[in-house]
Amino acid sequence: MVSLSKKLIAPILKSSSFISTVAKFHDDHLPFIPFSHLQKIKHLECQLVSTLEHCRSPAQIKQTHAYIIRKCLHQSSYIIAKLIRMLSKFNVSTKSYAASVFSEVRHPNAFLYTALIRGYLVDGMLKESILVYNSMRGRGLIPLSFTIAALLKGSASESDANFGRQIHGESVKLGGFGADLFVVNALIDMYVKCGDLDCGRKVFDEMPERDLISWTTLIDAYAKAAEMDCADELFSAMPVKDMVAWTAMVTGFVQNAKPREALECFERMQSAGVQTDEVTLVGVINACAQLGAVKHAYWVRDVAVRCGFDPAHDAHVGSALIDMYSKCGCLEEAYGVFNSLQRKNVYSYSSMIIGFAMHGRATSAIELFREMTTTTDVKPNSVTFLGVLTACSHGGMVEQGKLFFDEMKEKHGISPSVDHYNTMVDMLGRRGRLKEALSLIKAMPMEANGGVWGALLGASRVHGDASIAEEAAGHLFKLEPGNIGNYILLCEAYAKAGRWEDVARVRREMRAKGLRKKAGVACSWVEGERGEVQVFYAGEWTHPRSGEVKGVLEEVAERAGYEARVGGVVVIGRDILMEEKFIICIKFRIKEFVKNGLLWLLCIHCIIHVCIHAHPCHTSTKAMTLRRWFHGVAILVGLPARERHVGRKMCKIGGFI
DNA sequence: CTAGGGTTAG
Repeated sequence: MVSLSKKLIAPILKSSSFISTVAKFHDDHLPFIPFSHLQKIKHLECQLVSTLEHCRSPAQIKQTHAYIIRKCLHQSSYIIAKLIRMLSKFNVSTKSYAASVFSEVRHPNAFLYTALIRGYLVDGMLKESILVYNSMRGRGLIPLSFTIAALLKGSASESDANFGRQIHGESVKLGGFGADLFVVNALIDMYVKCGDLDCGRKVFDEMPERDLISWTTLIDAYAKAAEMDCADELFSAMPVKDMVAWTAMVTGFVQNAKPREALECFERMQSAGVQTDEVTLVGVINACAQLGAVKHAYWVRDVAVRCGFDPAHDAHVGSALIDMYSKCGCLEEAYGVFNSLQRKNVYSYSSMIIGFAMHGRATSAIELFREMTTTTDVKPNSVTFLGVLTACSHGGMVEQGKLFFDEMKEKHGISPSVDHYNTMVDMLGRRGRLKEALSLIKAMPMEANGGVWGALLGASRVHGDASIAEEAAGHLFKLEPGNIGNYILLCEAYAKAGRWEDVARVRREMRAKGLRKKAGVACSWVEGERGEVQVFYAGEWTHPRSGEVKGVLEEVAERAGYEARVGGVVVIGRDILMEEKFIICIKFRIKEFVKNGLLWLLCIHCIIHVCIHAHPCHTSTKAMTLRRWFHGVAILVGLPARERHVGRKMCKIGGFI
């Protein structure tokens, strides 16, 4: 039962004429009402508003609504506005409930109109809210600053610049809103969310006075538009900087893939004596994930503890940590954080599943997914399935993957995105099921993108199917005319099929288009002596000791008994047997390499080349095995911890890994 | 009654 304070209301209700007075109060022609009754009505209104405020479910609101009608207060704008606000707070459809309650009120005031407008905006129904606004203006009611701000927010979330501009005009015409910070800040927000940064800036520049929100809205907008210089300039000019503003800068750097700047900014923030909260922390953790260095991972964990955040109690921080540890190669640590989480949500599960998939642990990924769907209430989303499908793809589990793909659609009602199709094509392609992959692409409900065709082209190259490679490349040349990788892959597919004239023809086309091969599509990295990260690009030999590494690789390759040089670069075998031989050769000479400090350099180069050239069925697991093997050896030979971990970045060549 | 910063993929 709704707890109305009976003690307070009972005496009012004893008056027999009270209900009829209340009814008259809201009537068109106001009769004379004794002042004492007027006071009582106001009192009852306050009581009901407070009751509504304490409702904890739509059912309780409905109950209170019944009571409101019984007391003849359903004409009170004050009460009905509160009722509508509560309904939208509990996500009750505005159209089905609030609208009909509203229509009963004969003289809605501006507050009630605003409540209905906001209700529609919460439901994402901008058109309906415009109609309500028009009817409000038709009645000659002047909008409140809340009304204007709400409508601007609605235009912002729908990216409807046209309507937003009209509201801007309306606010100017009505006058008096120019100094209202809520309205002007909403204006800035509306313009930047509609993609018109210049207009947002203009509003900001013309403001008579600005507050923290004006500044931060614009800074964040610049950061999201990849204009970090503008964001930085504005931030420096900011007279007082609070935690949110600092955090906007930190996450801005992260979103623009500038992890070093992000960490540097965070350090400045700390020396400025500004508090850190979980949002800041998530940004810092992501910066560390981008650096992929264990050293930073441990540092950020200490920062979190020092700031008083237990990752076990915050799903945001916990999920970011799981992701970071996975990317830094510390799967055990990631799993530790995952297990410690008190409340796991879809992000926690997805991050962990993706972590397993990333490390080639397909079975663990699938088991975790099953645990999630059978023993918890957490609902998987499209990213969760992307993780599961990636795991199947890397593990060569095609049939299993197809089942998951169907389960996603049928059991969970998630329609596959182009990325899901990308993973499916990758999965089939790795196993050489190219025709199946091609017919899947043709059956796609949306246009295939470069990723999808790229996966097919890479698979055709490996499996030597020149005609499917031709078809995929044809699409890619249109979609990514400047991407030389596609030409190279097609050439290799022709070469494998012995079609040398076609190889020559494509080479001529490449030259005619002025396309030149760029180094460094794939890379690997290792943490150096002081925790700094060294990056090694495929086909690039810029490390001071690269000459030595090259010598060793060539020598080992020769011993492994196959042609080691292609265009001056050592190529590790294109089939699995060759790789095995190569790795065995290196294993035999491991002590020697450790002695002269070449071990990790060698490993990096092995991994890069395995990633690029190995058989795609095994690419990911092979690289992973190699990395794990390296880690094991490194411990055995007593390499310092920071030199044990080798990370990897996406390798676009062939679309694999 | 209204406003600014955040979590997962390759």
